[in-house]
Amino acid sequence: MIEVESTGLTPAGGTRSTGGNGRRRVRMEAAARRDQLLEAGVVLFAERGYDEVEIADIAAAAGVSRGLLYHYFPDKVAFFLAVMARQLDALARATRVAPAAPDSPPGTREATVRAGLDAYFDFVAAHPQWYRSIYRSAVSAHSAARELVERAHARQARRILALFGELDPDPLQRVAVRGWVSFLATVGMSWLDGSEVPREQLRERCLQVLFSSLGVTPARASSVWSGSGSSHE
Amino acid sequence: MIEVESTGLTPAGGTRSTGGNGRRRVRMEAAARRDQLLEAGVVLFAERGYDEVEIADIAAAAGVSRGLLYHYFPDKVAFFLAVMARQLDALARATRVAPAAPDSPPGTREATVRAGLDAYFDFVAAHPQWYRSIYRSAVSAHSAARELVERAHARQARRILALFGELDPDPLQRVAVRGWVSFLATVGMSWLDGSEVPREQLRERCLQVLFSSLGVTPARASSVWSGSGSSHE
DNA sequence: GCAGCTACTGAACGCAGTTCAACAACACTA
DNA sequence: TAGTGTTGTTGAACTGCGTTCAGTAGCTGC
Repeated sequence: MIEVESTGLTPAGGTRSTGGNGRRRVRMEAAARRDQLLEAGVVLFAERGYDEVEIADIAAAAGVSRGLLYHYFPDKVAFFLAVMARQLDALARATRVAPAAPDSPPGTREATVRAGLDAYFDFVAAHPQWYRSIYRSAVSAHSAARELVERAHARQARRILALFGELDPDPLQRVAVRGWVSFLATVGMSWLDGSEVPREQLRERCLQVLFSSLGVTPARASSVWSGSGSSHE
Repeated sequence: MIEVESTGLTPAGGTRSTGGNGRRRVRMEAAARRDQLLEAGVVLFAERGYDEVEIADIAAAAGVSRGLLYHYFPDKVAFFLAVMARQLDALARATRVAPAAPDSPPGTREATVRAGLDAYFDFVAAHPQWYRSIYRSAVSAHSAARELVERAHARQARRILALFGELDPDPLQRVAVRGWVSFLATVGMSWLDGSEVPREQLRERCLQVLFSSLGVTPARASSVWSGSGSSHE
């Protein structure tokens, strides 16, 4: 994964003006430059929000002219969406866990979700900047951006329902689990914002809440699960 | 081509251009005009998002010139925040229920929350446009707007914690209940988006999830639980 | 050293937010 | 009915930022 490091990718402290005024022109490989721009976007959008970040800021942060951004992205919205998509994708990839076999005992499924939650909080702790960028500024004024997050959350909800063998869940479960994904996102944000809740406690609470959303009691979960998923098993 | 004749609070369908070119100038009382502008903002921001709504659109919808907006609001962001604040306030006011006495039995508190949830879904069903405006476009690019929603949600979480006598809740509860508020918001949106989940079922599920967030088991939190039809078949 | 490719620049353009001096609707007085 | 003050209202001008594009320059291959 790409990090914000200093191997020539970060060009001094671009303060203002049009990138490199007078400085020698630096030519980078296209993919690397693209990554650098996206990385600058992550940082800036994490702290300031779409409208408050100017093209000039991004260009300055990368030490290039404003015009160059349009060599890599059609416009500002597209750039913003690329930043978000990249992060949502990274988050989704990081939290993906192998689903349990369809005939595995219920306990296995619980363990799987627990592992997924661990991976989730790992990601949050490891990339607070990225995570903030998704849920602070990323939820943006543009409908396309909202839909990006919405789709990612819907996918996450589907993954979880599938984990429990609910290929065709009832509407109530669908709505509740989708709500739980928002719950988790907000919990992650609060956790980052200085709450010193022990990580395992938080994970277990999230797990409990998920079970509630599914409409099952964790303690006796094993018996209830097989009851609702009759169509598939 | 503009034919906004109606002079009332609802100015026909203003199509485009700068409000009233050539038409007779309509002078309204300040408070009424302000309300009209805010109302136009509610509708427009509900469907299109901050950046996609232009000052000209708002002005056209109200049948006035662009300049007039600046007579009532310092700038576009301030106008947007006023629209949001108005709706968040309406939502908060609509869902406010009298808190139970501190020494009341647990069942009373549960009933209070149930009443609050009822009021909440009442609001969602009665003002879908407003509700969408808050959670679709309202979560906006501007940090001020985000903070507005964040503050409203934090207040809602505090209200709920206070309802359960948790004046000084542990950090885990605080984080989880704050997460639950996001859960509720998302559930409300999903519910609006064509899900035909029976309203009582949804309410009971939300209640269960809230208890999970608080870390209490509904079954032993009170005996009132089995009153409604959550336990079907 | 030359040529070709393309990453890169920066001046100029246009649109949308914003400003402001002038205008006009209404109320009040005579 | 005319005169006057208040202020809601206008629209043309201004400004800043996203966007364009013709030109520039760093790199590679010969």
